[in-house]
Amino acid sequence: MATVNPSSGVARLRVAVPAVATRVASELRLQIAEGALLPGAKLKEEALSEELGVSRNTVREAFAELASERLVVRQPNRGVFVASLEANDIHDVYVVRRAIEISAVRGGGSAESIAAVRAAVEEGKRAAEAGDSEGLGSANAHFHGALVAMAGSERLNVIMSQVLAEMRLFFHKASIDGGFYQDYLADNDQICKALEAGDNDLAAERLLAYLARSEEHQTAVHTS
Amino acid sequence: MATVNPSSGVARLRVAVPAVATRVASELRLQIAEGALLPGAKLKEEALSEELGVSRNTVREAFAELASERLVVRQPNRGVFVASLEANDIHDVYVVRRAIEISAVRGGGSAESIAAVRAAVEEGKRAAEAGDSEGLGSANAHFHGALVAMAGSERLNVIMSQVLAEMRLFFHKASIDGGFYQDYLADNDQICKALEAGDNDLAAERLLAYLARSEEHQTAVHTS
DNA sequence: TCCGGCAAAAATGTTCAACAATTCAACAAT
DNA sequence: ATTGTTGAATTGTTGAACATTTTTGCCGGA
Repeated sequence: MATVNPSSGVARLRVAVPAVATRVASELRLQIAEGALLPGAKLKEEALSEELGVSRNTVREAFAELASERLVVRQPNRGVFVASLEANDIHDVYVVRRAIEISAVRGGGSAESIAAVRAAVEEGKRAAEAGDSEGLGSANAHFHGALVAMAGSERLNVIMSQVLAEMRLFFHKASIDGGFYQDYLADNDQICKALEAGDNDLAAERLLAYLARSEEHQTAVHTS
Repeated sequence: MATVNPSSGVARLRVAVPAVATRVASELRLQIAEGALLPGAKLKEEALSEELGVSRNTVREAFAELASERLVVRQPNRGVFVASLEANDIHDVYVVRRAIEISAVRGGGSAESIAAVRAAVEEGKRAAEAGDSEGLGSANAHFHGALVAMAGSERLNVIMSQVLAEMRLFFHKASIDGGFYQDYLADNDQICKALEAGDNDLAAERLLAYLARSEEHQTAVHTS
């Protein structure tokens, strides 16, 4: 396919032709995020191999990638299943979020990184006006991702993105309540305002309250 | 408490035979931690396959596992190499440590979890008296692992154990200075005392100071 | 000598086919 | 209803093969 002419002196821009395994993982990740693959669903190697037109070994490598992100769980000799979060897991995820997000907010960020937070807030407002509940959830994820990005840490960003991916596992179970998200929007705006004013401690305090309410909401929806 | 799964009533005691790929990953992890495989070293699939008596595909699965832990890095079509941390990475690791450890310490812990912290402090003292610098480093890792374990979060524990594994990558480069560790020992003791007294904020403050000094030390050793 | 390019060699990425080991489902027997 | 047994389905692992990419070593020319 990519028949690069050897004689051309063009700099080889390594346009990440994603390895097949990586692309399979992305495809599965997408289907999980969209809810096409529900928690608890079993992923059979042979079926996927056939469906996606790749070998079993490649599917296997993709599984390893997803397992490391906790999106699927591997049961030895039984197969891999889309992760299904118990109440305990939900609490655990919020423990991680508190650690990471609060730390990032307390540390503050550059003007650009705070601008990114503001952009996510506005994105949420637009989605709310358009009645796009899907977009609202997405904007909310962007907001919290932007908060962590303020720390400028690659590792923290990776951890946060995995946490957000995990949260999508129970997002489509938690039917979106418009009024609830309205509150979140206001919260996000207040947190952002505090950051813009340079009052990181106030922002952290507000974020902590938000996370507490959010956890409460999720566990309530999940245990009912 | 037990992971509720419809069909699994009892945990199988299959501890005897871990999957081959998992064992290969453990073996490599060990060799990296011990310094037998130095940062930057290339891991050739075929050589390892032959040496360990497993197939290339199995080695590949082990690589995927280690890559997810950042112990090795994969360069497409070039191979996998033992991770080599730049100054930037060192800072990044400490950002994560601050987020996680401080959060755990601020949240405090149960009596047992604090006892585990105390045990790690004593372990360090014994190693110091015995002049066992290897044991000193190990005890220090146990201490910080115990701090995070106070939060009782499985995910936080996993993240911390990976961070500690990453730190071993530059530990054997940072030649151990006995006097330096003596200071650390005293710090750990003070942090533990604060926890035992229930003064989590004081413990967090001391931990923060420790982390700042530790980061400074590591970067100094690494850039020289 | 040094340099660019080119062909051969080596290593990785991926596929395919096979087999052992384990789990699962159906069914028979007590 | 519980327990064994059998056979099918699935996973774990291997080995070999091939395409693609990178690396190496060589060669001729400035």
